[in-house]
Amino acid sequence: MRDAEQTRQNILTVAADEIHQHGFKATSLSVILNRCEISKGALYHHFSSKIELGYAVFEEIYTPMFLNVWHTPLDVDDPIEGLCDFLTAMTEDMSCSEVVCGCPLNNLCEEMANVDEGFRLRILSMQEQLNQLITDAFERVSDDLRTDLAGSQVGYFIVATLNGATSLSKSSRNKVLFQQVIAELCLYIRALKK
Amino acid sequence: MRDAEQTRQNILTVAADEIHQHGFKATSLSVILNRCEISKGALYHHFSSKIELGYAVFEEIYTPMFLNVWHTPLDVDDPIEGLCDFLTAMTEDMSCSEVVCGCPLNNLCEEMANVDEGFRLRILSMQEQLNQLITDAFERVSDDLRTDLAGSQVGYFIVATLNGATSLSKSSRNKVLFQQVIAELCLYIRALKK
DNA sequence: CTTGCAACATACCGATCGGTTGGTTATTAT
DNA sequence: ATAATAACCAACCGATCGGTATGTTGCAAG
Repeated sequence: MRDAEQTRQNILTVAADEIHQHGFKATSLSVILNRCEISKGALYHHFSSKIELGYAVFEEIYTPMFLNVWHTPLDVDDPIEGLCDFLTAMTEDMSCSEVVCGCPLNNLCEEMANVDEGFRLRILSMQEQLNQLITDAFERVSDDLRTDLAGSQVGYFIVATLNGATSLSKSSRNKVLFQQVIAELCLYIRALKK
Repeated sequence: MRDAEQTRQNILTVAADEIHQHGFKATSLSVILNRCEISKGALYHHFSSKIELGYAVFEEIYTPMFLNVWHTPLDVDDPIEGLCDFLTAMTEDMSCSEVVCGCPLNNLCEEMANVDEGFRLRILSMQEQLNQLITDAFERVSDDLRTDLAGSQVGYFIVATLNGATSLSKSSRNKVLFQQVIAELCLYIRALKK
């Protein structure tokens, strides 16, 4: 037909961008409709409600994006250096929209985790997967690491600090504070080695 | 008259609670009016707009609360231990509303910093003051600390991690992840000593 | 060629939002 | 006592929200 799948993907992409920019609640369906140049009937043909659209964005856009982004620096011989290089590169490559809008996962966590159970569980699962990626990578090279480390605790610590760093860049509207926190985080990560 | 100041304070207190629970945008003026048992005219007699009410809540409720909370653990002989004790106590004393609703400052930062300049500057100022409190306290005992530390970088790192930790507790709906991150943060903080 | 259904479009709905208007009540100064 | 004004109330406003009911279009199978 008129390529229903293309329409659906277009909605998801635009919705992902709007949610990233304005949060879920403040995202207006009518704005999505305008940007996609479709009618409300079209949107509700593909998604049964706003929140179902939100779930689809999370699962089909954000989740694969995140897993892909984090796999790359951790799937190397030295995940410690891989992670530090990755984080440092982030401070340099960070686009304006990332400085201002923050991390989609963290944003949704702040906004929706305490309001909607469906979002909360999806976010929690994503955070656990992220933590697993880190702990698995560190476990692989555990011979090079200190023996007093508490596995998953370290992983969550890194994730938490990174989230807090993006938060700081939002209020300062520049990368400086973000860079400082990441620099300190890299010091911490490298100190995990023996 | 009918104690205008009392009315004003009542509005501020209720608004602070609503904003903490639901965020600024999702906070409904009509809910505040119902809880305060006043009319819309009364509210608009004291505050010219919703956002001005928000600013007032930030300045008159959140700011003094924060400064007070952070001064206590840092104004002691050993701010390193004071801070660690404070953070550890947080993990134990944390009320349900704090687990679920997070930190008011961090919440507003996530929600409003990239949307409203007035909020952004107030939040940034608060974060800078917080960082200053920490760096001043650490500076006082710099003889006991490592010599390779980058002053404000450490302060922002601590603030960022704490914010990230509250974020994790939101999605997990319990204290465990929060406690893990704080435990690791305390390890980091104590390692600042010589 | 037609029938059927997926893929859309249009118009409308009730609810709620922040904000305004015009008036009333209470307190204070003269 | 009265005038002035601060403090407050009730009713209403336009705009926007997510969602729905009904109609139209296009493609594919029979």
